[in-house]
Amino acid sequence: MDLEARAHAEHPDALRLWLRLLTCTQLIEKQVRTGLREQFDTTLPRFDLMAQLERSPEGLKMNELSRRMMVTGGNVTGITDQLVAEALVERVDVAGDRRACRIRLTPKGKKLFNDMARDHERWIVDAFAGLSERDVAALHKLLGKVKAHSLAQLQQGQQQPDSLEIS
Amino acid sequence: MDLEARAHAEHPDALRLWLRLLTCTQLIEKQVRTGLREQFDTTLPRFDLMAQLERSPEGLKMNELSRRMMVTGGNVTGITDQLVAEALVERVDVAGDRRACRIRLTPKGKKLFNDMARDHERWIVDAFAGLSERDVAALHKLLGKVKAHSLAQLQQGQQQPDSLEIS
DNA sequence: TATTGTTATACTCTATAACTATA
DNA sequence: TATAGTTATAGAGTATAACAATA
Repeated sequence: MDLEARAHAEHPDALRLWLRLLTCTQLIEKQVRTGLREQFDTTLPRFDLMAQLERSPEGLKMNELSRRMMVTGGNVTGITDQLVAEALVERVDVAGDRRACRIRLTPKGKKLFNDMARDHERWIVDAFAGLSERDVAALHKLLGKVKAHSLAQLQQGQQQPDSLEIS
Repeated sequence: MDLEARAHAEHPDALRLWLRLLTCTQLIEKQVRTGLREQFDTTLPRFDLMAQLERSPEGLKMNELSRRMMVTGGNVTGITDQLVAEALVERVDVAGDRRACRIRLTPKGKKLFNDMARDHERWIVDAFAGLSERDVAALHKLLGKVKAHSLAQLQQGQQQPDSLEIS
């Protein structure tokens, strides 16, 4: 029995799939992190926060950012502080609730994000250049099933983070 | 134009695919990390290192581990030190090269890894329970293309990390 | 000189929990 | 009491670079 067959016998297909999924994500993520660091001296969580805001021009509250980024509130405060210090985002009062604030991109932040998004998009398009359009669609659909199932499991449990997705 | 359509128009399919891929991986990874912490008081990199060794009973050299885990050497030393302190792995001299050493699981480490692998496998099978066998195979195949393309790009560049995969 | 592995350092991200201000 | 956000802390993970020993 060769190695491939042994691996197949000893490990369910789901495990092989998971390892491959993890490898793919790590390979692409590493490229993105490197690009963000080298080209823009920034990090993935910072980029992620700005990307969330770019999709909500009216801004997002801290707890909403925390949910979408799937991290706890204290971390969002920290990353927001960095971006505020660089005048890329700003805290805005929320009418009717003096505890809360909305975070939104400044014009400077919007401009920088557009620059970053352009390069980011290129890195990602390159990363999937090995797939046909049909492959991309099929992969997107299959991962949609995985995501839906994972989110359903989570909601049975405790939390209910949203997704990073555009739509 | 609704949100979905606008997102589609403004962002290439590759970007939407990437965000979904990242979300899926993070959702599953979070479950695995939580399980490893709660059930075994350990971390994903520690589990990953032991998983690499489990597939190579004769042990692996540090630079080989570093390559497979896709992290730099200093980190492997640190994780190895932890596992050595708990007698889960051991450093073995390499005949013919007194600079190098092989790392391998101890019997205690093998036993613990088997316990962890059993639970880990269950978490992963659960995570993909929303997919049919056919879906799993299709997803595995599509991700194979992504991985091959990513690795090819990397080899054009500088490094050449291996994969986390079983076969 | 190059390679193997270690050490030292600094930084980012993270979760947790205590805290404040307001609801 | 509950909620929104902040602060403080501790820990894991990472890359980088300088270093020792050996090839």
